[in-house]
Amino acid sequence: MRFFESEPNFKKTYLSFRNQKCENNNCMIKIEILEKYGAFRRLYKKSEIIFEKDKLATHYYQIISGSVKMNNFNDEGREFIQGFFTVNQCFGEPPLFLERTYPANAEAVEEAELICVSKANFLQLMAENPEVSIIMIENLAQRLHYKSVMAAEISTQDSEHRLLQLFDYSITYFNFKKENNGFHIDLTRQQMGDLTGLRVETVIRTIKTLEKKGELKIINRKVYR
Amino acid sequence: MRFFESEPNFKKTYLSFRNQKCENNNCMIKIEILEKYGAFRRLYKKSEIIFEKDKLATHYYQIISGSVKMNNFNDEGREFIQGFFTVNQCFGEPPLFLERTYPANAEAVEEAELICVSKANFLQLMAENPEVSIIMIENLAQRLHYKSVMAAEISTQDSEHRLLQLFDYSITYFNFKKENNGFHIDLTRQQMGDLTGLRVETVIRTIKTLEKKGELKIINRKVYR
DNA sequence: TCTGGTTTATGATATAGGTCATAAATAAAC
DNA sequence: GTTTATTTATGACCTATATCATAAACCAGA
Repeated sequence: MRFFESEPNFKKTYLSFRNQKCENNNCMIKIEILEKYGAFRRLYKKSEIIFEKDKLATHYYQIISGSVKMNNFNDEGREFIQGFFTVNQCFGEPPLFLERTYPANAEAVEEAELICVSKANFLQLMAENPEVSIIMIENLAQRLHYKSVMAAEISTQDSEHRLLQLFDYSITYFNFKKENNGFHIDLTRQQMGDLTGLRVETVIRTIKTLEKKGELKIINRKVYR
Repeated sequence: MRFFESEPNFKKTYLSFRNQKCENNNCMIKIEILEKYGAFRRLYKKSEIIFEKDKLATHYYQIISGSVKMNNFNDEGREFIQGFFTVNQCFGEPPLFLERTYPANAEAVEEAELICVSKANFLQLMAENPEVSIIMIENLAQRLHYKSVMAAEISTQDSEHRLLQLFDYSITYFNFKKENNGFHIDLTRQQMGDLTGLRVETVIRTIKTLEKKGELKIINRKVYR
């Protein structure tokens, strides 16, 4: 699994990521606050399931270390990745607020430590800490924005657009590093496909076309934009 | 334009809709509060643009009467409908919280009266009225949930699934009325296509197949599920 | 009741992306 | 260093949906 963990100076990269995110007011909830409301930590192994689609939401989850993806599988077993989440981000809250079931599964991409708060405690936390609401609103707004942008692209049926949109959004959202050749899109071809609803082969062929058109660079199999 | 306005006892339907929504804690902001923060009303004609994609967000918008859709157009002029919004709902807030531009346009589906609050005033309102935050969170969570469900479907490339998912989600989200033959999906074939990223012809053919399979009924051109 | 516009409908054909098979290059595990 | 698994890659072929053309049914307004 690539994504973040293979990054050599991951910690350093991450810190600048957090700072940028904080400037954008997109932080998670402070650990100290969570601990006041009975938070507990749990370690998930790589590929371990955190929660499953169609189950009721029981906890609030925030990432201490590692990374997580939310995904769906259709009848033929084909995966669709709703999104990746990494250190300090939270995921899976909407059903907590809606008394609804999860629209997707959550799975550890690599070993991940999560801090969890029970639903009841979490709702109490929200009620008693108005400043947390603002953080939550910005967080949800951010994710809704991503979904809106991608929904319009995915619907178009045009593989080039889908991928370029994913890349451009990923650059800011996942904070990929700027290198000499441009931003390094640190996703496997398979992940690109699962995020856009395209097959691996189509991704491979499309990014080659995009390279010919000068929209991106492929150096040593790595994609730069 | 069909959607809501053609409904004979629209007002009555709407009221039950509101009540249900309120039980689900999915209300908008009270008019009285908005008026404390310099809200003004404005009438939009049918098809009039409320805001445009890629523009900065300047106001909070909430619907007094009528209905609104958010949409995108791709390079070939093909429309994708992000969603419909109707009385008492708000739309277009995410960019207000993110200092970001709109991911889509907003357009009046039918004549609509909106109540608007400037961005600065709105942020002040949010800061001074913590109870409004909860409403906003539930509202955003709801929309994020819809997008997650539809994203997974749209990505599958399977027209039958896409449409059934839209119908089932619409039944609860738009609160379509239950009649003798089932829930009446009060959308035109074109709207179904624009919401799922399919072409009209494909929608027409697919729902006929679904009828044969017993997944829905088509009576007098109307779709029931 | 006529008229123009929208919505629904159907057939013929094209094509983008999927599917399947196969393999080289690379990375991970032992 | 060797083995195994993953990732990238390419070709041949297929299929679902788009596209284009055409028209009937319906509705709204004059």
